[in-house]
Amino acid sequence: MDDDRIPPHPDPRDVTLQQILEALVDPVRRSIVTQLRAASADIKCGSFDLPVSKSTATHHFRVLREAGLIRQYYQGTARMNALRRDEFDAAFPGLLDAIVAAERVPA
Amino acid sequence: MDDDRIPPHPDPRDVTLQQILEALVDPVRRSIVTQLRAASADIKCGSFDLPVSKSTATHHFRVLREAGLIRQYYQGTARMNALRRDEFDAAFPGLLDAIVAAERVPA
DNA sequence: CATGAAGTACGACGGCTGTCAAACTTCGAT
DNA sequence: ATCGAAGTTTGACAGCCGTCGTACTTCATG
Repeated sequence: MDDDRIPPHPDPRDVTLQQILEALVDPVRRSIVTQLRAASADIKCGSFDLPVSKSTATHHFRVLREAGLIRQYYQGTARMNALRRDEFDAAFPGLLDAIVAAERVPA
Repeated sequence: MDDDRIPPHPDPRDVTLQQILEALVDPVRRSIVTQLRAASADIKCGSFDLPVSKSTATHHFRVLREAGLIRQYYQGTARMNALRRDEFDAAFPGLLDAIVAAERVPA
């Protein structure tokens, strides 16, 4: 079941607010979260619409994983990404909703 | 009424989420907001409990002011700070509450 | 097995930002 | 009028972080 190609995922309850804000302050990472929230299924790394190189994207996925925001797993050669919605909401009620809701285009 | 010693305050509705997250990602600035929320009255710059020099504190107050989070005004020589709670909540519902609530000491 | 696809790891580099000290300004009180 | 208290401004510096290219790894498939 465990795929040793993927480093361990932290429990969102062990993540600090500092770590979460540092993760979400980057627009590229917020875009990843937003795309995941809008999608009906998990998304593989290569299928995101991102304005950065592959290696930079890898970096962003790691930051989000270590902040307890996404879960990663392999499916063939594709690395899939899932938003850890419920677990995260339980640890930080309302935070994700408030941020995503605020991601509006300013008038 | 206007005190030209204080630069203009933006309308929170004109502030971007990016700007707000950049403001709140700094622990010193979050501490300022937390102290303001816990207080029953406005607080002058010099009365905050902050681990930085006076000039650095000035910098942090400006960032918070420009992010629409605090209002500053003079009272004698003291520069007072007020949390713009209602205005900010109207522009970004739930955001401040969720962040302050998450500022718990991890078990 | 050889080849290609999908990502990761590793430096390296540039810019931003938090920090401070020092000099300055403004106001109130003596 | 002077002096001190309260902050600001400016300039400098250090460290961090996002970025990229290149090399590497792992797997699936012909």
